[in-house]
Amino acid sequence: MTSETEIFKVLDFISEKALREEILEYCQVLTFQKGETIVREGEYVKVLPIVLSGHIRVFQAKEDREILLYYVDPSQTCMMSLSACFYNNQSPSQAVAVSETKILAIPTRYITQWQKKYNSWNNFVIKTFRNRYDELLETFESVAFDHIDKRVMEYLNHRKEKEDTSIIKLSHQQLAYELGTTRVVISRILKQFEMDGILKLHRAEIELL
Amino acid sequence: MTSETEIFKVLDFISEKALREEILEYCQVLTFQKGETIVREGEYVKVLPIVLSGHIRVFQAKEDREILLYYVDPSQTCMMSLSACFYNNQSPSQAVAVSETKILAIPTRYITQWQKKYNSWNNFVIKTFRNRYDELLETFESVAFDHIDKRVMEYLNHRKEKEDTSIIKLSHQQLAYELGTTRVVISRILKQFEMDGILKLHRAEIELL
DNA sequence: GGATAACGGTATCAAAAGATACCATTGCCG
DNA sequence: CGGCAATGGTATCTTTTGATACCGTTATCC
Repeated sequence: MTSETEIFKVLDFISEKALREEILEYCQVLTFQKGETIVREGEYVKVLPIVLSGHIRVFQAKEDREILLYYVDPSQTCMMSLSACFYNNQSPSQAVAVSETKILAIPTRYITQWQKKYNSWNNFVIKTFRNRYDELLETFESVAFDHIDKRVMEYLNHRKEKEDTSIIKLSHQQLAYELGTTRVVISRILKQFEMDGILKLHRAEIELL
Repeated sequence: MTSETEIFKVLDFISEKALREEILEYCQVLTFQKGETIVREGEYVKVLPIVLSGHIRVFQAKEDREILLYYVDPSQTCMMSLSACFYNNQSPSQAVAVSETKILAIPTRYITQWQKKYNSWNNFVIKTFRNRYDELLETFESVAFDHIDKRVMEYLNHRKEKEDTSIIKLSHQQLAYELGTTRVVISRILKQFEMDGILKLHRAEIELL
């Protein structure tokens, strides 16, 4: 999985040969186990991680609550890191590996260098900023204006689309963490949905009808 | 205010002579009156507005509620527009002139062109993305985790710092719009703060003690 | 097989926020 | 000067969400 060809099979947007060579020369492939923390809140960011395989969950935490910001999937990078590394800043949020995850670790000094030298890299940076911003804005909107029941439905439908399955493997507690609320609230709402015939509850599993 | 020298007095970060010339050749200065809408939600974005004088308020609205995203002050630009114009997208939020506002309107086709040609322009674009993202994240955090009373205090202190005065000119309704809640809720909280001796209420004016 | 942890159903109570309504005051405009 | 809009004080009621507590079930691990 970490051979040259495999790396650029995932990072197929990197077209320049010279950039590929620089990547092989200066970057490292790191592996994180499921549940391992990749970036801590307040930590200084020294490398930009691009996901090669697996998934990273980026979230904000406060006391015993947490709320999902987004997932980083293969060929994507973490907005926090990108933002933080431009000015050698601290990360405002946490990142944890959802499953075993391999990342390409790019030392921050190359980010801006490559932006000037390589078109595809500049596009990648801009696209990341853009997409993550839009995503955050969408989440913001739903947190600011919507009730939790609607947010639960939206979250489940989003998962359904993304994973192309009606059965979402997820405990009530996990769902509470995703949306920034508590388990009891989620159980209550899901039960109501089940009574309305919208879904069926199984152990650590939600079946959309 | 719209003479060449005045423009680049505000946009002093633009160092390249060639870029200054391109700006003068291809861009227009537009004036908006107080309260005038600059960008509507869902509208396609064709120019990137950089504020020369005055202030723009960018917010999201839903039914009779609205919530502040950020202000655009002189020498800054609107994140929405920047994001939207990269892919010829619709604006996800609205922008209104707070006071008489002059902007430099840059046709979107130059944004990426200049990014490659001019260092200072690329920095401007990146810095805008970065700062707006961090700002949004901060607002998101407070909406997700904090109660309204705390958000009211934070908003007022922020204004106090920014404007360097203890007297904030603001009606309860306006404050409700900034924070995405209703007038009655704000009046209730402010009254409580006044009873606690934290501030003093005047008509359309809040005095921090 | 028994301890233990994860999962989740549910009841009760409290707090936060929103909805509505009504009225008094102030400022402005014709 | 009279009307009208903006401002804001306040009371009442409801809804939403959160906090706590308790218990039964299921899975997992020695």
